[in-house]
Amino acid sequence: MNEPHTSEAKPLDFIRQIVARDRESGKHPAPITRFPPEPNGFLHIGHAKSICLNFGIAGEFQGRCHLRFDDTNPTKEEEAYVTSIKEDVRWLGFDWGEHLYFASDYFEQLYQFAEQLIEQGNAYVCDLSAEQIRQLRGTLTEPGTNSPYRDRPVSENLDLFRRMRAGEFDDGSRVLRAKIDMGSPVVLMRDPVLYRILRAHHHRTGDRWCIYPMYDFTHCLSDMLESITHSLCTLEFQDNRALYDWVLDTLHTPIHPRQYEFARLNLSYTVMSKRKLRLLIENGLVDGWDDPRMLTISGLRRRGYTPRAIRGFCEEIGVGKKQSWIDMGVLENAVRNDLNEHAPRAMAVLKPLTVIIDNYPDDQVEMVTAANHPKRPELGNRELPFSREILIEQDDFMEDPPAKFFRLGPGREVRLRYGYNITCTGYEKDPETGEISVVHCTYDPASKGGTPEGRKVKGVIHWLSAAHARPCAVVLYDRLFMEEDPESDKETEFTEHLNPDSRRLLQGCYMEPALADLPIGKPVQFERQGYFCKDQRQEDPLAPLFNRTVTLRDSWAKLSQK
RNA sequence: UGGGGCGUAGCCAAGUGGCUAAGGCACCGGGUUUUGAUCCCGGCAUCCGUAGGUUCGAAUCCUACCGCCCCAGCCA
Repeated sequence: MNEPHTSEAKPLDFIRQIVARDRESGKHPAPITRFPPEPNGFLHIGHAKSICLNFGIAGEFQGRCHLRFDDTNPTKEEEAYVTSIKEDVRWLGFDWGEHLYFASDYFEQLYQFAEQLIEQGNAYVCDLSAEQIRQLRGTLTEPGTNSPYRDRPVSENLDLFRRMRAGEFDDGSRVLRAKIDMGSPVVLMRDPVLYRILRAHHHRTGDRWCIYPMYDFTHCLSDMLESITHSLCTLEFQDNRALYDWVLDTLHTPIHPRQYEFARLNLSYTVMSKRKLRLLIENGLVDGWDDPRMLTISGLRRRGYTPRAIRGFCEEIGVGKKQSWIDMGVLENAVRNDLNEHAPRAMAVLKPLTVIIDNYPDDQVEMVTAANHPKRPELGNRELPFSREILIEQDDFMEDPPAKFFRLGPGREVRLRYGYNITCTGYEKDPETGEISVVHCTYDPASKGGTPEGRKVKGVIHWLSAAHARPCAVVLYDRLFMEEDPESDKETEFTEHLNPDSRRLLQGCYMEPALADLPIGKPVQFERQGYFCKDQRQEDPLAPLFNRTVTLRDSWAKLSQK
């Protein structure tokens, strides 16, 4: 990670400007940030933005970034999510070193701070029910009403709170509240709940506690205990900052981290909230958190996205305070950019059509040399078998092609990538189905190294020697939703906008032999088609399954639409 | 009718009183090309939510208005 520079570099976003200013003023020579996920689901692309921001700043400014699990609600959190989150952050390329923390490790200290608040007269035990508290809270335009328990003496509050901890009261029967201002225009400041009684098994503290601290009380103190300098969160927490500061100010903590808010990531053609992602899973609309159509980190990984592509995407979209909608195309473009540079090329035929080269010797097989990457010779070459009968893509032949179609058709000549030029001499149809079954061609022996001088052949198509091709299967993924904003219409459930063609399984595909040894997850470009990788699930050992990460840009598809 | 934020091209996003308003994506032209890919070149806001005002000079300062987002969980 590099130092952010002053001249001619990318301009700093507003948070990095603050960090830079704090460093220059000597206030914080090295920033300490944190990524604070709640372990209640898998990480998604929106989290990646936050991860890249927090860890990115730490790297660029020689600070550090903590990974802290915000695990204060045992009813929703699980160890399995802790595991997956750690894996995903690491996979994205970030390292928290020794700095792995859990808010639950602070429970005892947090409890002591709560007692301090009580002793100072800044918190009280309230016996109102959740419903009563809600009623007395007021509305956005009307102030709230003081709880009848608001003026309990300190000694009684302390006694009650200790008994809450000791388990003497039922769940929900009492809470600890901050004594702030029921008339505050900021609803959050109307004596917010700090602790609730909850008998739930916690994934780390087990049954040691039956009271659990709330987010607003926990987060600021956790930041303080870890000496966080810049506490970065999303826009919807802007109001919470008042409470964040109130807790630290009232407790007179020696350290007071500052909270800054940035806009969360919204992407078109998808949903981002964990709640909705979970709904898709629970209703069987996708296969799980790592379904390649999901924009979870694990889904993207399985789909073939690389950490570099995701980081590049996060860098490209920037960080600001304006609620923004990034087009899905920007994400897709980010993988294309990365994979174009790094993925080796190979050939595969997804919908095969047999071509017989009539003037090629029946029993002959020769090897042709193909580059693994057109711009990176250091990635080497491979040898491909060529023979009389080959397989091409059905889409690369038309009986009656328009002039702009640069591929095969009666009488037309094309170049076989890395092979020969062939000219179509005829074709056969299946008498039953009427589908084209075989295309006949002749090849030009003089065209092996390239199209001979003076002749211009515009079209280049991919192919496979029929006798040498190996079977494979491919899953073509497309956007999960058909609507740009699946959540826009309040009347319709977002799941009704699911794209029925978001996943298409293609069987009976063929690939070049060397692909049999390609490791799972390693990206490869199928020339002229897109980027693919072997799926982690391989049920048929004789026909590996590939996931399509993203298509290549296709200006012909665009043209032919017109 | 409360509070907190935000408004620069189709989408992001620089700009923090003074040359013709960065850059990216998308889009449109053209060139190169054994991937209709990549790459390269060119085009793309007389204008910065609107209306006034301050100033020699404003997207940048002031005023008013308009629009959008968030907040009434014992979720985070």
